[in-house]
Amino acid sequence: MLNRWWSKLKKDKPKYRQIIDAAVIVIADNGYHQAQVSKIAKQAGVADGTIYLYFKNKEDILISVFQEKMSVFVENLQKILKESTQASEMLYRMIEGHFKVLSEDHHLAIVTQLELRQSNKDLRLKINAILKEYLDLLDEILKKGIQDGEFVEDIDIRLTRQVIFGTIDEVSTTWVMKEQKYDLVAMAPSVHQILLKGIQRG
Amino acid sequence: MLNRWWSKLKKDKPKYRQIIDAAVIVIADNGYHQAQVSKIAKQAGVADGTIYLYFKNKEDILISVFQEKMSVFVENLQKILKESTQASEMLYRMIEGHFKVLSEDHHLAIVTQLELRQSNKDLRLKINAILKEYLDLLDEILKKGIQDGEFVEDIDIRLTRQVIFGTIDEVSTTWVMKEQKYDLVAMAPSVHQILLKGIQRG
Amino acid sequence: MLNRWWSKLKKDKPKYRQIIDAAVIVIADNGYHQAQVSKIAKQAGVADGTIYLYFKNKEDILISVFQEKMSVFVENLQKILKESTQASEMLYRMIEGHFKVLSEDHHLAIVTQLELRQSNKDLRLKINAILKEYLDLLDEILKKGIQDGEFVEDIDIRLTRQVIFGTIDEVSTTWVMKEQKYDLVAMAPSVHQILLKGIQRG
Amino acid sequence: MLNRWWSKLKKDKPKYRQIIDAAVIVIADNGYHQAQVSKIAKQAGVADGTIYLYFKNKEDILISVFQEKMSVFVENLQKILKESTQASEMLYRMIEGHFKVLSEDHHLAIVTQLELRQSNKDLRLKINAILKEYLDLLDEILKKGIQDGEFVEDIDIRLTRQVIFGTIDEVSTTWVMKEQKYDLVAMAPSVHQILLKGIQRG
DNA sequence: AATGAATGAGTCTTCATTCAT
DNA sequence: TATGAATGAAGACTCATTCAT
Repeated sequence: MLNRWWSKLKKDKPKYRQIIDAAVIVIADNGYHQAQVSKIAKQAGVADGTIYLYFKNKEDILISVFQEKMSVFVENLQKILKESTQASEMLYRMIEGHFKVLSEDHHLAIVTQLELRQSNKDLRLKINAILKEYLDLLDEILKKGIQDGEFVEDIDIRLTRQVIFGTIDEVSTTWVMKEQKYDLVAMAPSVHQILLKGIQRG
Repeated sequence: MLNRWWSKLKKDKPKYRQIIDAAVIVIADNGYHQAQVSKIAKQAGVADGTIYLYFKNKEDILISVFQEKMSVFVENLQKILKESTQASEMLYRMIEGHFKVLSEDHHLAIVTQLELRQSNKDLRLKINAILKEYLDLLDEILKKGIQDGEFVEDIDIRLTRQVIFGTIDEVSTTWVMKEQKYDLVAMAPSVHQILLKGIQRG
Repeated sequence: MLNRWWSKLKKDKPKYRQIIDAAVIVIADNGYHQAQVSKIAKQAGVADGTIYLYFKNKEDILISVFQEKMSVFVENLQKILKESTQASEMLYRMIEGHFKVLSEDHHLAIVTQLELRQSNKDLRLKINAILKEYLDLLDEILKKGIQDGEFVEDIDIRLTRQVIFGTIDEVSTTWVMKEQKYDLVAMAPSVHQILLKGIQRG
Repeated sequence: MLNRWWSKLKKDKPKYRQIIDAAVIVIADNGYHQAQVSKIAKQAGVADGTIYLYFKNKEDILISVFQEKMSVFVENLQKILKESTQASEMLYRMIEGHFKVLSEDHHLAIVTQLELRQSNKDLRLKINAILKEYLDLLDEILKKGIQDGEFVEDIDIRLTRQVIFGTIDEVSTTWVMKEQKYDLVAMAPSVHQILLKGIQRG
């Protein structure tokens, strides 16, 4: 029986999410290096020791934060792939969706664009592994575009993926560093236009 | 008298550069968080205390590292602007030049693309300020392209700059994380082509 | 009514012994400092909290372990005193019996000779109090030996007891530290001979 | 040049001994498990961090304490072996010397007989390695006694060593646990007599 | 200018014990 | 009785910076 209305998985217990959410807020407010476990515990309303009933160590909290939040981007993109028919439209909705998620959660934006990058190489490698799922979906869009004749045939998928992701990431980071003072989502059409022109046929 | 054959500027004393170079090596070899002041001093062949005769504190070393090394990119780009006549050519040579500098100094590549990003927000803000000079030159290329009719008129310069820099940065970082196993400079034409198509006229 | 076929004494309930036995195994396998209450509970097949229904605290478990296991040595020695007629024979059988008990229960040997000694001064004082019963029986052997003219009159009983117990203990500990690789019981005759010569008449 | 009037060895710097001596006092007064590094530093009159300029970690302090103090016993015994001609006399002076050292330094007595035994198995193994030097000298006494015809030929040296050391150790520990209320050195003749009778000829 | 010994603030993690169910 | 999730106190160690020489 795989689907039960109750669960013993740590991830499904309320305190798991409570701690994840607290971590996002504490990191966003205090910065990565000032996000002590005790601060996260306090924000989550639990004792320090309770953290360790749900996470192996501090790094595990941070990876889980990224994992949980990244899944929002991934699920978003999966939905887009199902609902759209054209690769160019998928690309547009991916950019727009990405910007929307960040715009709607300022704490999350700070954490993913600025703070989590201060982690050490080990953690960043793990984060990259999580990111891969998202990039794989982007690859699918590109493949479909080529197959359907929307995009030029001779583009290097790996490189194009880097151009698109690099652009989205840089635009997002700049927006966060400018303290989110302008409308990020409003930039989606322009970003899409530049990127699309770079790869589309004719 | 701006040019004197001797100087009392700290920057011109041999130990200043000795320490900067030591810092790059130590950070590349050990990672940002394992680059202790004492390690840098040892690598530079000076006493720990001597560091503080040339730098205010550890952050000051790191900013100076970025400043000194970034100037290579800036000078490179300034030369390109002088030697080229067409914006699209300038863009190509900027990309190629950027990749070349990183390819020729593996230590520098690791430090700028991976390790220095682990610094805290304050340091990153200062790094961004230094970066501005480079981005300003990129803006000049874009303005010239529009003026000369090479690039479409309605592009948002700030946004386009982010697309271009984001792409260069992402491609560079991916190359470093793949342990520099392939030829980065060889990717310049493809990167240029995609970016150019996104902004050029007709 | 001292003997009832049922009992409300904690010591007589099955879980009491279950926990004691679990503690010996956990301490022997993991070492004193790695013998957490939760590990003992798991080994005993009860919940952590249940431990505290049978023992006041962790120290109480450890004292009880020693008490329960020490009683084997004491009962053994009491039997010997009843069955033997000569003090020198009693001494021999005491040494042999002591070695036998340790040889037959490797877990117990590790716990009493190595692990329990890592306890703090308070616990060791309590352990010494328990040990007293055993040492009192040894005193009786010595007194009888003097009375019967087997042992020299002018020996200091307290000191002699320390010599005998110190020897048995050191030989046992060395054997455990050498990972019980040789036959401890086989050493009884030699140990007895040396000790006996030190105190016997003529 | 092996002998210089000055030295760069850590062991010869005044703070090394300062910390060792502080550790003995703190452990004796507070017990092994309450001997925090910060307490030792305070007692030694140095900063916490200074400890780590002279010792690798806390365990290293404790091993060094034992090493430095054990050397008193060893040097003592080496002197005895040189000055004495008869094995039985050597044995007497060894026992007496051992008791004297403990009697003259109450802190040391508590630390070696009680507190240091609470260390974990790893540390105890290292302590045993240090102890070996002392036991090797004891072996030499026994060998000489057999060779000279003072001791019976058929004794097992390893076992006899355990009897002698076990006795000295137990007598010392009992004295410490009785809070050193009686004269330990005064017990040397009786201890010597019992042990000697156990191994001497005729 | 140069040295390098000394400083001391700051934090993650474990685990015995409790108590609501 | 029995459970086990939650608690929270406590401590070794690092490293940027100073300052007497």
